[in-house]
Amino acid sequence: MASISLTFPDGNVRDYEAGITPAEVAATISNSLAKKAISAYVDGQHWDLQWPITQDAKIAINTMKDDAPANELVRHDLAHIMARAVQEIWPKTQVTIGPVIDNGWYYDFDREEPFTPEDLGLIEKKMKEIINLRDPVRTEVWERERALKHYQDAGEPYKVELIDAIPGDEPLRMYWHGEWQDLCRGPHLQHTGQVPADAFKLMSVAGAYWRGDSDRPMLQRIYGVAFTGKEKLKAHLTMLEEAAKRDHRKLGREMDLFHFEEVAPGSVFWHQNGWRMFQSLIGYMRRRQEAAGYIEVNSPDIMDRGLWETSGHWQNYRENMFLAQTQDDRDYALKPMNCPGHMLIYNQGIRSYRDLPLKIAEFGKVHRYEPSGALHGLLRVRSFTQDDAHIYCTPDQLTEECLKVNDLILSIYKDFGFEDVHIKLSTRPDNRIGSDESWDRSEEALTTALDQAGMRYSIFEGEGAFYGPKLEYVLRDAIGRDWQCGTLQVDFNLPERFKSTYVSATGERLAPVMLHRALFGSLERFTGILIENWEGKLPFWLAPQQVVVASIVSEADAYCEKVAEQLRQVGVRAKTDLRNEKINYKVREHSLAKVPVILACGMREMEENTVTVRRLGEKQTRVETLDAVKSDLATEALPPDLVAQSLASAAE
RNA sequence: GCUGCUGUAGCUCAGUGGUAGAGCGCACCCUUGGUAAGGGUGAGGUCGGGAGUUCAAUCCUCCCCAGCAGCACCA
Repeated sequence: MASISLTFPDGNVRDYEAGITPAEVAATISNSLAKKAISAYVDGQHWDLQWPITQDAKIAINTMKDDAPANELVRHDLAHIMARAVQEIWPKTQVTIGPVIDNGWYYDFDREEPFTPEDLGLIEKKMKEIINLRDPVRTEVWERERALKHYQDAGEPYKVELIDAIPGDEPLRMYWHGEWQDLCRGPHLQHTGQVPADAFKLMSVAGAYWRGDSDRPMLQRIYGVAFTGKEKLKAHLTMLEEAAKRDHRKLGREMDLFHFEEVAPGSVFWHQNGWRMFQSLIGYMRRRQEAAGYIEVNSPDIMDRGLWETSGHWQNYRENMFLAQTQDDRDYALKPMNCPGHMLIYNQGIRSYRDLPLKIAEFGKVHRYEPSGALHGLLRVRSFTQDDAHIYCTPDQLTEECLKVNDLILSIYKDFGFEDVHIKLSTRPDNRIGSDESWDRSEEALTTALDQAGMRYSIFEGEGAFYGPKLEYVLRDAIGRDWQCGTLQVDFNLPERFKSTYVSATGERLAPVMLHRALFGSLERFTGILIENWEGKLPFWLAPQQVVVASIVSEADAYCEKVAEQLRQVGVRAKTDLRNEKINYKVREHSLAKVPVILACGMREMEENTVTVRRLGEKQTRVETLDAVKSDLATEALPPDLVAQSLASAAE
């Protein structure tokens, strides 16, 4: 019998017979380890305790204390246990797939009757019964024909299709949880009783297309969350509650920022408060872009069909466009993108290589007929404002311009506290315009720029726009959620379609290269992200209502007016609250509305020319002179770019 | 768009085959109170829209619209 050497994490090497399983290895180390073992890493691969090891390898035995493998096993076993429970309760249900996901798992079923919330309770109960049975888990490798026949006989066509999709040289592995069998690559625990019965919860049921394809049948997906212990489950559920509190749709109402109406699904009614925030963002971006050499323009919202035919949108994007009918027998469309308008501006007059790079920016409001199911508050709307710009440059300038955009994006995100940014590169889709050669050049320009900037990125094959590849900037918020915001796209197609040219140094007419870029992406979405990121507690410069001066007694009303007026004169958005209400009531109301600073004034403050300052989220108050508060708040009201500027001028 | 669920006062939500209720908010009155809800009185609803069943529909059925969760799509 051949022997193999296994290297343990502490560097120890032991020899074993080839074919030994991790369970047996653990037993040679100690009884307690053998009992506690749940799986192993063999050369870094997650390995079932029952799988034989046939060659020299590094091995590490996992226990429930090793979070990553333990979570994976618990969640994966629960997926099987749930599928078994469902088939025990409703035997005609067909099973499909059930992978582990962040914090839990899901399993997709095909069943005539929809699952109800009450059904989830039934399933959970049955799952706990199965866990208590401590049914053994065992595994076998099957021949493809046997597996196919098994599932054909069992009336499980989805499994048959899955097997057909597995490459022919891969072994097919079966797992049993008790008598219940599933095709699965493993690994799994040793018996169902190893799954903590009190650390999982079925969360929801929703539709999901078979294999993610909207042309295939809609299955029913049940989601569950699971952890290795009750406390961790509780912590997760608490976190979900916290996340729900940040919902920008709820905060938008509470802070009186915006609302939606049935008459305009997916379009925002901005209220005074929300619009101030929106305008603050535009003001900030406008200054940053001017400093970076952009010019700002404005192009029409409704343009003739012919323009969209030239740009290719009519052919490639029409199902997403709002069309406008008029009495003059012309077809118009609301712009879904700003680029064609900018092409027309570029094409005015004759451009010289001396004009390039030309950076045309617009806060353009675009309309896109998004699928109804996609709409989601401010995060996914049908009309939105892009901080859009198009950079026209020579091929030689392309990489440098990409780098500049990259720098600008990162610097801007940093001003909002977003430093954890990752990049997705999406390459040519099936439905596209332009030659393969121009796609090659576009994709290469982006990767070169990213490499030069030393950025990490992941590639998404086939997910680019129809006119060019794109970079998407995804930022991570305060509670770890990812949001896609900025985008940078290379486009060799539009300049060609619009016959745009510039005169080179040698007098030739050449086609410029074009970059599309948006940094916030959509002002609406970015606003929503900021609300959620800060849970509505916006930084002072962005807060729509920065200060409320609240009277404690009505004799101080005039003083409150004076305080508010003086603050307004130094650029602070301050208003008074002189209502006949107690100070407690006013404090509560403005705190709920997330006003960052409440200045309370009674007789004492009036006589001493002071204010009592209460900052949002703080319990204690401070008495300060009016002059001090005025200068502090005036400074705090400066947007981050102007702070940097005033620091720089102070240093001179 | 697809699957499921939901739609009752400005908001959050009860409720019923015989045309509706609470709390908050709002208006008015009393109260001038020192940092997260002082008290009283009152106004406010074609029960998302349309059709059907019924003596009678907010409630049952069907269609439409909108919202929510997920999928698909996407800034």
